[in-house]
Amino acid sequence: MKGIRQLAEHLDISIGTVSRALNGKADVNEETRKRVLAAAEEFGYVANQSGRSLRQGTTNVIGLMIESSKETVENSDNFFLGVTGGLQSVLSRHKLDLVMLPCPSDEDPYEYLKRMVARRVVDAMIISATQRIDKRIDLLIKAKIPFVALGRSSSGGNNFTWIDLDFEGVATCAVDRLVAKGHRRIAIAAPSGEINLGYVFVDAYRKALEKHGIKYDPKLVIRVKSSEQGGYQAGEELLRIDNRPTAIILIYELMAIGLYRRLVEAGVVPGRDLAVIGFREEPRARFLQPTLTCFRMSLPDLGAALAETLLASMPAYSEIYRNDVRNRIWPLELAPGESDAFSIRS
Amino acid sequence: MKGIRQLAEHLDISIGTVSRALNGKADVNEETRKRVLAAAEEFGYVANQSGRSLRQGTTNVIGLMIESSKETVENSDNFFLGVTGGLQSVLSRHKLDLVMLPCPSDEDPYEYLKRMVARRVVDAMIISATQRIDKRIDLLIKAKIPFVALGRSSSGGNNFTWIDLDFEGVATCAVDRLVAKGHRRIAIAAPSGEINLGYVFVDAYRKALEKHGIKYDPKLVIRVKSSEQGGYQAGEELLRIDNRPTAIILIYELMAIGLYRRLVEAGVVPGRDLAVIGFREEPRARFLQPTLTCFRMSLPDLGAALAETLLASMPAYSEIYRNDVRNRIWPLELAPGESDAFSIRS
DNA sequence: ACGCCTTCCGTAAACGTTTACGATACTAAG
DNA sequence: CTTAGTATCGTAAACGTTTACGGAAGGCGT
Repeated sequence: MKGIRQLAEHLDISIGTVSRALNGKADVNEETRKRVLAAAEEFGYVANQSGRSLRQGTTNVIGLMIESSKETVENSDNFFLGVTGGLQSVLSRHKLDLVMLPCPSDEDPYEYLKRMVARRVVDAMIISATQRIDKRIDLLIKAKIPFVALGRSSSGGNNFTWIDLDFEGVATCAVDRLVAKGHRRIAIAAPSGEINLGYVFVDAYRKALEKHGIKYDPKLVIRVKSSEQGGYQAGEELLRIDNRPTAIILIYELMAIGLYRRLVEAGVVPGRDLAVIGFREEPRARFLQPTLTCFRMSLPDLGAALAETLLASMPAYSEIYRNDVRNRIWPLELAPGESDAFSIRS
Repeated sequence: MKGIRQLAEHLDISIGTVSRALNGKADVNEETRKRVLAAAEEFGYVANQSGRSLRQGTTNVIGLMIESSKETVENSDNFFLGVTGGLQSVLSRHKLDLVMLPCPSDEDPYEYLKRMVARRVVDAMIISATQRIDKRIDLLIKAKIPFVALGRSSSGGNNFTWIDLDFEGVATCAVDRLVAKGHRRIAIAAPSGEINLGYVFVDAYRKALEKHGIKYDPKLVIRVKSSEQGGYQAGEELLRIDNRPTAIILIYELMAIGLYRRLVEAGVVPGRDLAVIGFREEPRARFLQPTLTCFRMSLPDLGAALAETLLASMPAYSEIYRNDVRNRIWPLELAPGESDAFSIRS
């Protein structure tokens, strides 16, 4: 079956009517519609997306831009695969399809996105791994492409929609928990303050400490990469701190693997000599002993929230989802383990 | 900038010439071409993909179909993200873009693919996780969509292109290695024989045993899922076998986590009381102690091979890549660890 | 008989490209 | 001067849809 034209002349109906019948328009006889639908099914006819897109100016495709750099591949779990499930469950209700757009590691994400946008291959975008300054956001605003960002940014003049993890809540909860167990010297391992996460998390950590009357000590902020190596390095630096901290908060659970390794080398037993709390559950670290206390979330739920927020910002769907708040702080749930189970005797 | 028409009238050149200039056709004055290119750059013009696709009947997009079921999310690493790097490095040379098409968990992969194909949103496909009987293959053949399958299948009448991992080589190498260390009772943990991997791997294992004059014992084939739980269950069953095997081959390294756990519970020390060899390196299991002996491969290289094989089967590129063999057995490299380091005294 | 409304359907334009074809101007060969 | 060839460009059709518009037919009230 070539196209709608062949289908029409087989049915001896005009092509306009066939199109209307297939698209559920009102002014078509119910019996005619049934005939058309039956014939379409029989011949396996599905509308050519290019023709439709050209005419309608819409592709019915939503893009999820992800990074496929070597570093990302090695230092992230299948986070996005987990998110797509929730995304699709919402998008499919509106006959929207999802494609993942992996930005090649040797291409600038901005240039890549620009290409994708200019080609008009997607109606809307979800971007992730936002930077504190992220040109992609300005680009999407200028091009009037609806989008939602997974992660805050100071670009775009607060004039876009985002969902971000509740770093404040997590940092506060982690500090509260450790303080309640008697810890006073609490270290934190985080990436550079240039990337948004590194800045926001440490800031929340500082506030949480001060709430308990504990003086913020910059020496306890260990700046390392969010990787296994970063964790090892964090352990290295931790062991060198005078008056060694009794607890550490990791900004990414994957770090715990390297951290544990360094600690064991030094004869320091995690969970007994040092309390460890991890952030953002990561499958690879789930099997460490003692088990990690960490914060987790439902990936599909996050995906569904992203989809709803995105749809709310698309004109065609905004009336359905208009009640959704624009920006959301996504809560995480505490998953207690043994790594911070002991208390400090005061 | 709307389209090529506006660009043309701004340059006071016909739209046809602009198109030819942009697409690098021969019959256009070099100076005119420079003007056009400069103007396009200035206004950020990029051809609308829908219009181009409609006219040319080609989208310049390659689809990589993946599964996003809950089971896949939990039991696989970011294998595909690793593969995309190599895919793109080849595809981008031909100005082809890659999109990942995650099949929703509640949709039949066959129906999903059918929709994608009918919509003509991709020129060619890479499908993965092929089944022994896989209707998708027949569909793609019938629709004359070029594709390459990651994994063999008995569908399609051997009339399609695939790349598959070298299960035979791996099984043989693993058995050889264990036998050389004196092992005679070697178990294997694999999924059901209905899925291709389960069948092929165990078959190769049997042949390798027989080569060494060791009788194949069905009792030593433990059929479990390729997951952590499957590994735990494998441990369970292993411990129940009379005259306990001294070694086990795991079809997926992730199983090792569960296996180790069960062994430790029973006081059996992996790497000392039981030799373990894993297949297909999996990040989550890399941190086990004792370290696992396993087989690994370069994901980007595999991606590049997939891309080249795919291009060879696309008419527009077949002359460039025609020398590529159609079907390939992808070799894996042995990565020795401590889990099979000990020898059996005979 | 007339006008009006409703239901259903056909006609044709439009979306943004690419490309086959022909036209023009110029050059070179005879 | 004629002819053929070359370089460059414009024209217009085509790709497969959707949809605004109008027309035909029938019903219904006056």
